Amino acid sequence: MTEDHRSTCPIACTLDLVGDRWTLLVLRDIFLGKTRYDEFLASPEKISTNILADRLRRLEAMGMVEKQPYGAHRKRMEYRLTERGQSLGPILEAMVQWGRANVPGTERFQPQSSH
Amino acid sequence: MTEDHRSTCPIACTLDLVGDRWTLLVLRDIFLGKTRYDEFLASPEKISTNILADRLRRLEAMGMVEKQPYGAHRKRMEYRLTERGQSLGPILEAMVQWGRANVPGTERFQPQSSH
DNA sequence: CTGTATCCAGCCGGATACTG
DNA sequence: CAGTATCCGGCTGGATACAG
Repeated sequence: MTEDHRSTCPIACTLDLVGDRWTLLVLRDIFLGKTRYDEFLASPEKISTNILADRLRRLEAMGMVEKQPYGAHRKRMEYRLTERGQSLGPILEAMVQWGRANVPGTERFQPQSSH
Repeated sequence: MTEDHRSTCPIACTLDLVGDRWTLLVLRDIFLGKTRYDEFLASPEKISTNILADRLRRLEAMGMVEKQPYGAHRKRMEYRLTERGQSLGPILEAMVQWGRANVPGTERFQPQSSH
C-alpha cells in the first residue's frame, strides 16, 4: 500500500500493493459476487466506511476493480473485478487453503452473515 | 497479527496471523535458506532490528519457526521453518507469480544484495 | 443507499543507543 | 554477532456526522 516498492522482490512488491489489513478482504467480497457498498459493509469483519472508500479508490487506481453506474439514474456505482484483479485469485485461494488447514473454525469460504 | 481473528473467514484469519508489512518477508528469507539475524537484516527491504526481533518472536510463538542454538557456546540462535511454517509456501509462491506477472522489474525471486 | 469528510487515539515501525 | 530497549513521529483505521 506504500505506492512505491521497498525492493524488487516480487513478494515485497505484491505486499506493497495489497498487503494491508483490508485490501484483500474487499477483493474477497468482490470475488464472492458482492458489488455494492452496503454489501461490503455487511461483511463480518466490519470495515469502517472511510477505509472501505479508500480501498475501493486505491483498487480502482491500481486497475484491480472497475466502477460502473447502475440503477435508474446511473448515479450508484457497482464494483467488478478487472482481469488484473481476477489474477489475484490464486493468492486468495492459497490463503483459504492455509486458513482452513491451520486455523480451527474456518471451514467455509463464504463468510456467514454476521448477526 | 491481531492475535484473535476478526471473523471465521479463512482469508481473514490468515491475514490476522501473517498479514502485516513484514512477517511474510521474514518467512521468505527463511525459505531462501537464511537462518541468522544478520542475514535477515541484510535483505534489501531493510527491516529494523526491533521489528525483526518482534516478528521472529511471534513466528516462534505461532509455531512457524524454531530457534536452535549454534556455534561454540550455543549462545547464538538460528531459525528454521517448522512444518507449519513450510505450509505457507503456496501463499508466498502465489505472490511470487503475481508479482512477476504484474509488477515491472521483479523478475527474480532471490532478492539481490542491496548495495 | 452510496458515499465523503473530520476527528483523534493507538499502534506500527523507523532510528538509534546499548548489552553480552 | 545477536539481539534488547527506548523514544517518538506518522499513519492506519475506528467512530461518527454529514451529503446527494
